[in-house]
Amino acid sequence: MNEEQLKIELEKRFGYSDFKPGQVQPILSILEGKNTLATLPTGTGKSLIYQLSGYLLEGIVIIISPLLSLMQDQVAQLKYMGEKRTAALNSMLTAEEKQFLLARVHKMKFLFLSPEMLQNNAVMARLKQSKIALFVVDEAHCISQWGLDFRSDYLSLGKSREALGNPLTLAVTATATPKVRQDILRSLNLSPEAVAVFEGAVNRDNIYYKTVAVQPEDKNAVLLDVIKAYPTPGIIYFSSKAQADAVTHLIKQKTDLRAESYHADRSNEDRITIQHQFLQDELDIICATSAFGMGINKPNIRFVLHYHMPNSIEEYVQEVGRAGRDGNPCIAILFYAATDASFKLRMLQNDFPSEALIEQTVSSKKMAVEYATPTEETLLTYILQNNLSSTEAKAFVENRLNLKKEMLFKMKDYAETNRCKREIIAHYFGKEFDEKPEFCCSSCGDEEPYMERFRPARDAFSKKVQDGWGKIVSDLFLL
DNA sequence: CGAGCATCTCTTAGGAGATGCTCGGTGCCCTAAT
Repeated sequence: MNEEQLKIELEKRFGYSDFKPGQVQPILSILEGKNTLATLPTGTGKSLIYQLSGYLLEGIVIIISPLLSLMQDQVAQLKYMGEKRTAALNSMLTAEEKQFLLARVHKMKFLFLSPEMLQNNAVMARLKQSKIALFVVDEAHCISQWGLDFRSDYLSLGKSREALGNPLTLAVTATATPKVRQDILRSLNLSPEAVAVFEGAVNRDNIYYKTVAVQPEDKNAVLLDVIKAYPTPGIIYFSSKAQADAVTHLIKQKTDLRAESYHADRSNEDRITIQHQFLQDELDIICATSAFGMGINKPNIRFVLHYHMPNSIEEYVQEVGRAGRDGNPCIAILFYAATDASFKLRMLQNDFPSEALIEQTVSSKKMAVEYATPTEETLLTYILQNNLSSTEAKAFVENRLNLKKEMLFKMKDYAETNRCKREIIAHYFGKEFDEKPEFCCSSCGDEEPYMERFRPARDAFSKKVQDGWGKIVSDLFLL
């Protein structure tokens, strides 16, 4: 199959006349039977890659997805397009529903599962009987980001894949450093030579990167100035749920902006409502923890502000990348206080098991559960499962901690540097950096001229809020 | 790699100084017994 024929299929199945950049090559690669890793910016239609390929291959497409809400969205989207042979197999189903679904797996075309579900014997037994066209790992960076200290079942994907007879595999994610790509391939038991890798661009020309040094006690005041000056909608990221709530309250008190907080303590209903309102432009600002954002595709986000710095540059880039999907100017603002970095470093070290605990665990061959942090628990479980010796275990933990520290230090460097922010990001992702946009970052030049470009967007948005003209007005002004 | 607050200690009644505690975020999965 060549590109022209693919276009015909695209038109036929989805009604699109052409592909978005970066979609064709991974599809062709899959259809040639090659395991494929594709890193594409979000919003470029990653799901179309497995959907179209899936239709052109015989058998069922299994999609490993990190979040229940993402599965729901994807199933809804497929059903909306008229595809009935799709379902999500997860804990939202009753036991009976699960059995019913499992019994007719062979009639499915697209089946969504969490990595945890693959640990279920009944599920695996059923999948083994099915002809698997394609094994897809969506948001594959979760393997690297969560596998070792949060959701360890992400590390077992390779074993599950093997148990399923090493089906043709596609891993997709928005951002992956060389290290993350390596983690993904290793976890999936894919040797680098046997995988076709496609990388999209990391650089986002329409984002202006800005860092502001702010003492913790001044953050709120500076924040209020910032959100009054910049056009909305925007996201403010926090590393504390309580602070996200507190600042939401402050914004409501001190401004006319419509704000809500979003984090794991909010009920499912609230989270759905808030996300929906934000997508519909019924909220100006979301104050969120890292719980917010995966799978969100809102084109007109004008700023992403970090009240605390994240743990790594990849997290930062992922969160900041949610701004300006429409291609219009937007800004990423990072509040930085040296104490934020030291605090995060200390927490990181606290999370990891001590040498004594490692030795105790290895020699007793069982977990000392009472005092374990989630990270300790995950790491120690891994050590026990893989039967590491005390020396190996200590080296393993130290290595992992050092990696995390290093990521944090690089984030700190990014925050503190006077060098070009864009360049640092590019290099971090292993990219050459060639062309600087006119308005680059706070190290390269003043934002004031860039702000001029914001003004139409801001005026359009406030107009829209005032007289409820909706999209027409804002679209006109954004052109 | 700090900072703010609460409690403790000493020694004798109001307070100084020391010590301890606390400060973080991501999500799957239905295991049990009335």
